[in-house]
Amino acid sequence: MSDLLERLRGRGWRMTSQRRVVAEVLNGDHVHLTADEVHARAARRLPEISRATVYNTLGELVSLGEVIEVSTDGRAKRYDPNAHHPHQHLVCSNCGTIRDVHPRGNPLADLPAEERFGFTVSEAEVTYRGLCPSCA
Amino acid sequence: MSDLLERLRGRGWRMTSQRRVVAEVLNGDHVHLTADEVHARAARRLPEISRATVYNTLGELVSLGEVIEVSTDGRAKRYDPNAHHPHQHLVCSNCGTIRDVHPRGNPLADLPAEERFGFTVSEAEVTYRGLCPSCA
DNA sequence: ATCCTACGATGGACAGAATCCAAGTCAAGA
DNA sequence: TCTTGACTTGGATTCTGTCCATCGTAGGAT
Ligand SMILES: [Mn+2]
Ligand SMILES: [Mn+2]
Ligand SMILES: [Zn+2]
Ligand SMILES: [Zn+2]
Repeated sequence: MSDLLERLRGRGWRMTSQRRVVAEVLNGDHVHLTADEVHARAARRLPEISRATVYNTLGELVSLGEVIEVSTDGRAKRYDPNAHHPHQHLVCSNCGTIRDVHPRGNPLADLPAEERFGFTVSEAEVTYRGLCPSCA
Repeated sequence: MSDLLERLRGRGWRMTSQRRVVAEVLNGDHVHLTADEVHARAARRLPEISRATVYNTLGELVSLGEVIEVSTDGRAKRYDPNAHHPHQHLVCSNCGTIRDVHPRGNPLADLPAEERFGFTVSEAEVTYRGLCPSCA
């Protein structure tokens, strides 16, 4: 995720150890951490980092379009660094595991004009639910 | 929604004025109220009803499959009495208005087997977002 | 290398949503 | 009418997230 750090620098971000650590924590595939999980992992490398800073940094990353906010349950939002490849989510109803999935076709196309009620529809977010192999 | 009251009686529910009022508030089309909104409306008819009872009753209705929990934003969950006709939701990104919509086809069918990672997928929840006519 | 300062970090207070709990109440069967 | 366990209540508690005054520092200016 050093591309991310480069891009952020290019956007005029002041590079601090806190921001660097948050960006490092959000690295990998199928990463969907809550703010508190990000904070816990960041604190392993930088013990004094505050929750407020983690929330601030995550909020900025979302504004910049580098991270996506995902709320699959009614609980804490999750932060998803896979922001540049559109995808949907498959969630285990039992243990909460989340996987990125790529349904076929464009979900938007399935909503007929007469079901749009005059809205300008721009996005469709799909959450598939079921039991993961370990929970089945 | 007196069918609902009948069904609940049939399920062995003790019928209290609080439960009756909550069920009455959840009556109509495109109803997607938060627990606090339900409480406020219930309290107009039954001033001393408590928030705890509203939460309890809504939780029971959800367990019984009579009401669906919807969380379209990261805020309060909304409670949807339209539980017996499968549908999806169209949400205004600006004002939050919610409409029931019926996309064509079965959303589940768009997820190929090789994108299911061994999950037993049972449900697909779609949230369409855009601007409503008043906000556009 | 040092100085400046605006931007960022901090922790604690605060707010919103939801759950928990001990004590009191009452629906409905006996 | 009596009895009892299910239901209700208000307040405390938890969880998630935001706000704010103050302090610290990244990085440009000198
Ligand atoms: Mn994802
Ligand atoms: Mn609905
Ligand atoms: Zn699972
Ligand atoms: Zn609107």
